Amino acid sequence: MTQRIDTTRALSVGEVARRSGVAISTVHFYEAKGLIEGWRSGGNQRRYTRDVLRRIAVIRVAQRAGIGLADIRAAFAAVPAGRTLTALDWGALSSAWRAELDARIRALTQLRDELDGCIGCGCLSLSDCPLRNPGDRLSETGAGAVLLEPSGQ
Amino acid sequence: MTQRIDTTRALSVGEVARRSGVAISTVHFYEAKGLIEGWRSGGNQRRYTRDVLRRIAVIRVAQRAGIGLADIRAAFAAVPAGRTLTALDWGALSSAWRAELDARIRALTQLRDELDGCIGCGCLSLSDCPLRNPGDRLSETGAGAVLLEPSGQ
DNA sequence: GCTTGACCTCAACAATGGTTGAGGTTTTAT
DNA sequence: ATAAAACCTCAACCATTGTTGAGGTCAAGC
Repeated sequence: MTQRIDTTRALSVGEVARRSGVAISTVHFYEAKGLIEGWRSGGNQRRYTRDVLRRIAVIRVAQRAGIGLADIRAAFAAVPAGRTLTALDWGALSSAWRAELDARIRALTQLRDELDGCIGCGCLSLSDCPLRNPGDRLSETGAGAVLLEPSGQ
Repeated sequence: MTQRIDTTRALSVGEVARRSGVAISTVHFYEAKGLIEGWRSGGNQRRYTRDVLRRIAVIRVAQRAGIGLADIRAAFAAVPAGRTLTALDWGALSSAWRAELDARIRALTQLRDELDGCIGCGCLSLSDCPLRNPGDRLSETGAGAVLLEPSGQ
């Protein structure tokens, strides 16, 4: 075995797939979408540096947070192409996405609370039910918010 | 005007669209998917009873909770076709979906907490980083969980 | 040198949730 | 009676995130 574990060696698409846990077709896809970059061997085969492993890891985490590939790509654009993502880069990316994630959680939590309030009510009135008025569309009616207080309960 | 406001009158597709706040094409689409039902006029135009307004309202709320149309359709299947959704029906549906919603919130919250723990760390180690191990895949490695305790910090 | 595994491209397909447009019909209002 | 508005069907298209397959090439072991 003259071949030591060489951390500077280029990775083939198959190695990237195996080590990042995604399918080869997904690596192709990410490259086509501009999410990762590499070069070609003499025989036109894909070659990557090890930093694509980290990028793919970041992509998958961002996806869990509900970030679309286009947005991930845009966020990556801030990192000089080809450079390895540093802890600092990761901090910036994850902070930005944390805000998105937080907003998503807040929206779902609000929906849950509204659902709790409306289970068993079932009015679903277009103008009065909070479930039908995600933002606050009451003001759009021009008549101002009308809160109906049930007399009992 | 011999036409009073008649709550028993059938609704045309355009009225349904206007009153439910979705596009006409969406009403067509929901009908094609079996989410709503109606009948046809002599001239082959769609006619609906008013209960489709409530159904569409329920569909939109469920979608906000991240429920797919196929699942919504399945849930509706429990309600005798053509019957108006009662408050009781709505209670059953919303309770079921609340659980889904809650699971979704829990998953995102966990991700957020992990993200907080990993911002600035950036290791993203496939075997050690919680962000890379959504469930608990450590056990799948066969070697048992290996927790690396940094000696300092 | 040959076989085999890994790789290449390009197009098509899949699921989800709809929208758009063409070409023709019905309903409604005057 | 007629014009306009609303409606019909069907196919194609949009975005998203990939997967699958056909037909051909590259690289490495024996």
